[in-house]
Amino acid sequence: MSRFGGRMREYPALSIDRFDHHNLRARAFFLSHCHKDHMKGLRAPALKSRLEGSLKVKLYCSPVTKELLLSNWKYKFWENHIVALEVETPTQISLVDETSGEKEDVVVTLLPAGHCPGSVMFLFEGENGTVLYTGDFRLAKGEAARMELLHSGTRVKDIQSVYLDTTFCDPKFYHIPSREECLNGILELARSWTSLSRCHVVWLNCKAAYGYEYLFVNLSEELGIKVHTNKPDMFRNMPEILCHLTTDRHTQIHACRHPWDDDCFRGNRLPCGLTCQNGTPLHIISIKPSTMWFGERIKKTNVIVRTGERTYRACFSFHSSYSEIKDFLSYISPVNVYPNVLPLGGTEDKVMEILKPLCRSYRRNMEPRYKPLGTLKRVHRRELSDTDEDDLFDAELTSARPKIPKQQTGESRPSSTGQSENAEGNINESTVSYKATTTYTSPQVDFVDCEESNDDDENDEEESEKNTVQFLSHEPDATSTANFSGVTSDQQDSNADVPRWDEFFMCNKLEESSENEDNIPSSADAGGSQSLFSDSDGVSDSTHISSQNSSQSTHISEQGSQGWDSQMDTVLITSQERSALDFSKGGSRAVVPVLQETARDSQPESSKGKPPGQSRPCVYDGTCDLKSKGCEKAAETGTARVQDALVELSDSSRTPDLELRRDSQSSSDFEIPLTPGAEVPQPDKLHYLYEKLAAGENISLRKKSPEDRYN
DNA sequence: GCGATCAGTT
DNA sequence: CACAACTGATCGC
Repeated sequence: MSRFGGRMREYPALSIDRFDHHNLRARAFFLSHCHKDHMKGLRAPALKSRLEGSLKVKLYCSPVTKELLLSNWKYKFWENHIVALEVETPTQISLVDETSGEKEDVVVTLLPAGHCPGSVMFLFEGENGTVLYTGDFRLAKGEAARMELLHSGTRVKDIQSVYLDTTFCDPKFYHIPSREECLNGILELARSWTSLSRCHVVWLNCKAAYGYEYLFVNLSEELGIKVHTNKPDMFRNMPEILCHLTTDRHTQIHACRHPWDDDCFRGNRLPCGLTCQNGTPLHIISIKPSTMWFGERIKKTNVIVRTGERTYRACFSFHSSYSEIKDFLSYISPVNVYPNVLPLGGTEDKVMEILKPLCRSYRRNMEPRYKPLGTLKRVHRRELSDTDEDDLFDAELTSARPKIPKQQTGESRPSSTGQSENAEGNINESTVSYKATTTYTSPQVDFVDCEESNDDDENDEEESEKNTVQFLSHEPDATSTANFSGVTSDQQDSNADVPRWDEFFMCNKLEESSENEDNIPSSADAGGSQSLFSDSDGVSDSTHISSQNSSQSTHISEQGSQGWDSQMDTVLITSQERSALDFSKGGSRAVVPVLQETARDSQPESSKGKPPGQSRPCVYDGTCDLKSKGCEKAAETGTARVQDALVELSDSSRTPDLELRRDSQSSSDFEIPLTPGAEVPQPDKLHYLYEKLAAGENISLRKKSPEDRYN
């Protein structure tokens, strides 16, 4: 839920999505979408009188939002005060103070937000800089790169501040299956059920909110069955939606609601009251769209979970996942970011810890600390202290970590995580991790029909006990470690000519392949595979050995996204996981952005506007401090301990006749074109830059930009 | 009587 | 699976 106060620092004369208190004095109002938590005060008498006393003040929103708003009689009084702005059409607005006559111009551009019908983000450009208010959004990785109006020529606009939807800005929401995956899952379930007979009907148990319409439309289009809804009148002027809805109850897909609809369903009655078709009783299943998320370890997931005899949950999210948020923000790379939402159980500080490294102000501030290589090394050395038997932090941590097999404590504990993060979380994580301790000897996934293992939430067990899959636990042993000892990556060859930060400085030749999916969004989708370090598929099924040792896995787990094991010598780690390493340690966190920044800045200016995959060669290697630790450890033992493998979760056993497993791994619903002018930095250039970095020279090419005055 | 707010529910 | 809305109790105007 939004807790944005309504005003942005740069343009306090505007109010967005809040219409009470001080917002009443705004010179212009903006509504990003028609959800109640963004409409506070919008029909209050105070605002009503404000409108009546003014000729100038308007509410700006998208045409669809205007339509939806005015379809509700309670908001009819807005009719003459709303201005619908076309999306992706920059519009100049004059902000006049009606008492002083003072005037300020601002150009606003509405960008599609993918949250619900009519939802937009607002991009404001004016004399206080360019700022972006995202409202609520669900954008797949790489979508920011596709938005022309976020760019100026080939480069991303210089954005001062982003006011960001941080609903799922917590690593535990690392991955949420894409819209397409979710839609396809629901589609196939609905198709298989409705095709059994005319009496087999599906009830979509949706909340009373806009946002499910594309689901209705797609089901109707694909299955040729209109969706029954109680009141489609708000769509009366949207034929493309309306034509897929019906008020005729005799249809096989229902999204109707009733105050006691769950009771109706239990009594084999639809919320609209229908119980039979031509005298034959209905066979009703319910599909409840719910947000499902997955930690960074699990790539493929089932988007449908059977929760009872006739009930299913289907993955559905209105908001971007953690990795999508990070992709979005790191692409925009604003000077400042302000979270609009506190994730449940989260704090502002925690969210900012995640977001700040993706902002320029933070990256720049951190820069000097890490210039000399010596500093880097010292940092590593310090962090390695936890591999010593008597780790300074062990004492603090042991009490909070009840059950860690002895062998792991030395290697797998990050030194700096536990001390600062809340102990409660650590208890949870380590407990769950231990419970789920699992070792694999092959990238081939073994699974049995059992309890879900996709996250750390205990609630999992209630609903998924019967249905979801768990990886088959093998005896934790040395076998798998042995299987992989001494094996080096076979995937480095493809990039053999390209100098790499880690190799350049210290590393052996382990682990070359993976992109940081997190920060190199959709580079594969872009069709170019031009990312400097990309391989053909960041998470191919191939097995290769990572130089990362289990210590990293541990703090991934602590970071909170994944319930299952991080404590063993051999653990699974996917490329997604590696990308999460960026933020997994307090002590190392600061290193990351610096490396990213320097790498980024070191490139020709002309490459700045490229999608992240092309423009940030070092993002993956932002983990190099961690990596070096892994390298050292590996060198020490001569054993690489972390297996890189793709994990696939699937569960077809409880959804007979359905093919619900999806091949699509991408969160993107679209192909992402390369930003014009994008190019890959040349190897020699990189080599040169690394040399300079090693010498402690500043290679930043970033110009002091005008917005620096805000720092 | 209306609206704001909170807690609980779905 | 936590999104967003509804319900009911309470309080204030």
